[in-house]
Amino acid sequence: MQTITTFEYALLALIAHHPSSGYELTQRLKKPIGFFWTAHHSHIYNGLTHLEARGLIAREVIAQQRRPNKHLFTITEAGIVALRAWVTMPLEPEPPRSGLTLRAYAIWLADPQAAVRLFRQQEALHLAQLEEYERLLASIKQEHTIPQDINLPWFGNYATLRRGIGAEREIAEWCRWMAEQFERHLDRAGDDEQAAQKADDDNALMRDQQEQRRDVL
Amino acid sequence: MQTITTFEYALLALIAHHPSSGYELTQRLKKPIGFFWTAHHSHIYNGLTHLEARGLIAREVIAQQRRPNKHLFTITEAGIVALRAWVTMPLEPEPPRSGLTLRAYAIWLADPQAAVRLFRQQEALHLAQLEEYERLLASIKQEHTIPQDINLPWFGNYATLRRGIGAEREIAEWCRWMAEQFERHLDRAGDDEQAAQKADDDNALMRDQQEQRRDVL
DNA sequence: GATGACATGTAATCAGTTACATGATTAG
DNA sequence: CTAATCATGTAACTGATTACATGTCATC
Repeated sequence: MQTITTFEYALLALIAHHPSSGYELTQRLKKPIGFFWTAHHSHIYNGLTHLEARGLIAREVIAQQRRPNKHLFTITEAGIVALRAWVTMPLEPEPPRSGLTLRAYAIWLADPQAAVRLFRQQEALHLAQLEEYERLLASIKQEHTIPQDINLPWFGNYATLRRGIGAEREIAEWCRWMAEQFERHLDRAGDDEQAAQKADDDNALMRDQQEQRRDVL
Repeated sequence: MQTITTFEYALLALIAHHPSSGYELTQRLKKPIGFFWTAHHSHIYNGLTHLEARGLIAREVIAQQRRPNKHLFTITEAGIVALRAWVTMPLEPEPPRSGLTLRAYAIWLADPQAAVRLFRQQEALHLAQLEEYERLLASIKQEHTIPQDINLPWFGNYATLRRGIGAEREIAEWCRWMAEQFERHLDRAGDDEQAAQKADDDNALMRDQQEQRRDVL
């Protein structure tokens, strides 16, 4: 017995928001779901076929002149029941998979300058993403009176955006910290060459102690 | 030409820290790398075979009486060169995949009580993980004088732990916030039962919302 | 006598990406 | 005439999990 995958529930959730074709889902899977789940169109069409076979969505072929026919999918009663049951099912921890953190683990091998470049680049990337989320949050705050109402579909957008903002802010901050570690290293190497050694060692030590205290945070 | 996968670099990085057998790597992939990359033993043995074929690690079979033979892998010169080059290569953003955030997106369908249960459970899970990271951080702080030395392998442990702590704190906080949204909702429902006057208004509101919900479906 | 640690592998399957395949319409 | 958007699918492949397979020793 084939089970429904997490990705297929993602499709179901999107269709529950409002009926869509495979093509439209391909677009919609970029925002806002794309922030935490992505897929290629081929994967989407397969998922739709599977959900249809399980009776969780219904297909309606809409003839279009001037355009290829559109297959519009609507969630069925069985689909709503399945989605509602799934959405609060206990969730076991997911295996993490972060290439960036893996790099950090092996970064001691790297040229410090290259390390700074990597983490500053990543910081910029995540700050840009953060800004985009914040812009989107501002725009949904205009459309809806914010806080509650948990029972309305748009609450999902709000909740996921909050998550995205927190996560991006946190990772950008960590990237900045990483870059700074290597910049400090480069600073010290530069100072050594200019022969202000003793004083600098003292300063470095003081600085280190202060950061040590901050590290404990 | 077969390329080296991110996972295989993870193995390389572990072996660069110190030589290990496949069995040992299976254990080591739980801590600390397991916090951001996991693998099953079968996957590990395949990866090792591949890395060996590419000349990035070398195998030494150690005969053991009373135990099956152990295959100890050591990183080669070529392996160090490859790892060092990879570690600062520009990294394109990785497709996110978060089942929990997906649930949040569809949570408007759920029974509020079930939603609270889900997010409180997740909060507890992430707080427990946070505590574990903090304990580990405390223990590596005892072994090593903290801040610098970016060039020593243990810096990787420190950096990844910082990342883990930040990430877990952030997600636990978000789970708490989510749970509170639904608790607030339940509180209001509870008041309804005890106070007849407000109840009329709130029920009218609920009815409106339910009608709205059917429309969107 | 059962469970769990030690120890290494192969085979089957599943999830997801990339490549292949087709074809009309619209805007530059 | 070139590229982008609309529109849907299949096939091949890769990355990762699960199941199969084997066997010893130590501890409860």
